[in-house]
Amino acid sequence: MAAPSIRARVRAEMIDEIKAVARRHLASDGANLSLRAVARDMGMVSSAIYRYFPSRDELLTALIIEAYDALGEAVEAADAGCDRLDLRGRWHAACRAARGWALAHPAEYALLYGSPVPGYAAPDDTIGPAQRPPLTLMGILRDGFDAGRLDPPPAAEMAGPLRADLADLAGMLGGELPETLLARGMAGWTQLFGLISFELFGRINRTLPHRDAYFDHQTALMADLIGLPRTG
Amino acid sequence: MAAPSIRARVRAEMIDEIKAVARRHLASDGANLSLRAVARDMGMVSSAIYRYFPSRDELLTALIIEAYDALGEAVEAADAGCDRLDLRGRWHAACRAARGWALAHPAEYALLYGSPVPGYAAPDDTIGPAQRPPLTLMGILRDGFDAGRLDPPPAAEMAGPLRADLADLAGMLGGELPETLLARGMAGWTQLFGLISFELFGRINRTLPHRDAYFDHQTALMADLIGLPRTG
DNA sequence: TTCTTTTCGAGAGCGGCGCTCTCGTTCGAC
DNA sequence: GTCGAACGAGAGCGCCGCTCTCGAAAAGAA
Repeated sequence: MAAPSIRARVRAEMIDEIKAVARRHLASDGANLSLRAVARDMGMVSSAIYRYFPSRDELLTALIIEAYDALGEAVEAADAGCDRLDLRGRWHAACRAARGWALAHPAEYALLYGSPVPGYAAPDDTIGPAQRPPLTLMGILRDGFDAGRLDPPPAAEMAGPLRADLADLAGMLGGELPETLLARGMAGWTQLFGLISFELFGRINRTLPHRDAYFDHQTALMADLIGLPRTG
Repeated sequence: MAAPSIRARVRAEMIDEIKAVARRHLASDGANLSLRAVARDMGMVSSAIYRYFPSRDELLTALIIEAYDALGEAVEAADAGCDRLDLRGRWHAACRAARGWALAHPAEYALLYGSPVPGYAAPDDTIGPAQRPPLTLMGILRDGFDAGRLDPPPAAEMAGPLRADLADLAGMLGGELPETLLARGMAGWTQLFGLISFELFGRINRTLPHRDAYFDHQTALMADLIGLPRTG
């Protein structure tokens, strides 16, 4: 394992090149990726691809994982670039980063968050990377609560079983996060996904030309709902 | 035009049957509808389908329009079944109806709100039916504001161009609806879409078993954000 | 160095796809 | 009763994912 053999190295490069070409095809032709077209672009015959990926779905899975990681990294980097206590600034930065990545990589975003491909079941390798964006957002809430800058909403109205579910979810975040606060955060994440999807899938283009302002206003509404203080 | 000829009648029946079979295939096999499979199910050869639909996309468009109308009707009916002044009840009923229809017709929902098919551009026939669910939700806000039961949030922070966009949008609703209120309603609609999509596309199954309670809590949060009064 | 094993790409081929074209048939409109 | 339009069947085109086989080349063992 110390010295990766030449054969292993060239094989890894081959895999990377296949993924790169596939990503290009994804960006230009949309979601229905054609193995044969990728092979053609590489000057290979289609069956040769199967030396590197056992099926088209496996290739798609590899692209999905990399896309999740790219999105997650963009969101985490934006969040990390803010003052830890500027909760609202972190929220907006993370949301804008997610939208920016999605607008820059629409086909990959559609691959991640669009309708699932019929026969395709996302393997377990994807769930970790898939959770990076929401975990980043919820981390802002956790930090805010830990710092005493975020008041938890009253827990009165939340049903017991739901509270237990959310408590389990909060356990994954490390710190202490009240269930009612987590629920508001999830509302924000859910709405963020909806915002980006609506914009990307062409549902608000006609009616709302000022998309940046709309986006910021909408994410600010959710920041209000969560209770993120207006000044860092 | 008075008496539809027999030929026209049997042709219409044929079209309906093709759509019915296609819907069945959509429900069982997912989004990648196969014209040939539909033809097989009808005891026809594939080329015969082209007597009734010029292309697979046209068949999909017909299914999409019908699905939009079915969803819209479900939402409108749920809303209509409530006391006009029970704004919060109407909101919850409409949201639950949308979710119920989506859970009952997941493949059709994916067709409507999933990632757009690469080559496929939604024709103008679809935009009317597509607006029925959000128009129903915004109608609740308009009624509430008209009745004086909904206080508009302060308009101070909203940028001018965005306010103009939203004013145009509000014009489509007939009554008077402040832009800030409409923005909150749109946030609710956006989050509703995200909620349903996350649930349908399997993103919260593991972590949140009590889905009904979660859904109701999340829609209630948005009702709070909008300012819908808690008692009808 | 020689021999064996593994890896790799090419090629043919299978069934399925959307779609087109042609060719008889059938059936309604005149 | 005749004519023309509508119709379904069939063959075929180029595409797809995927499998199998075969020869070349490279890597490891003798």
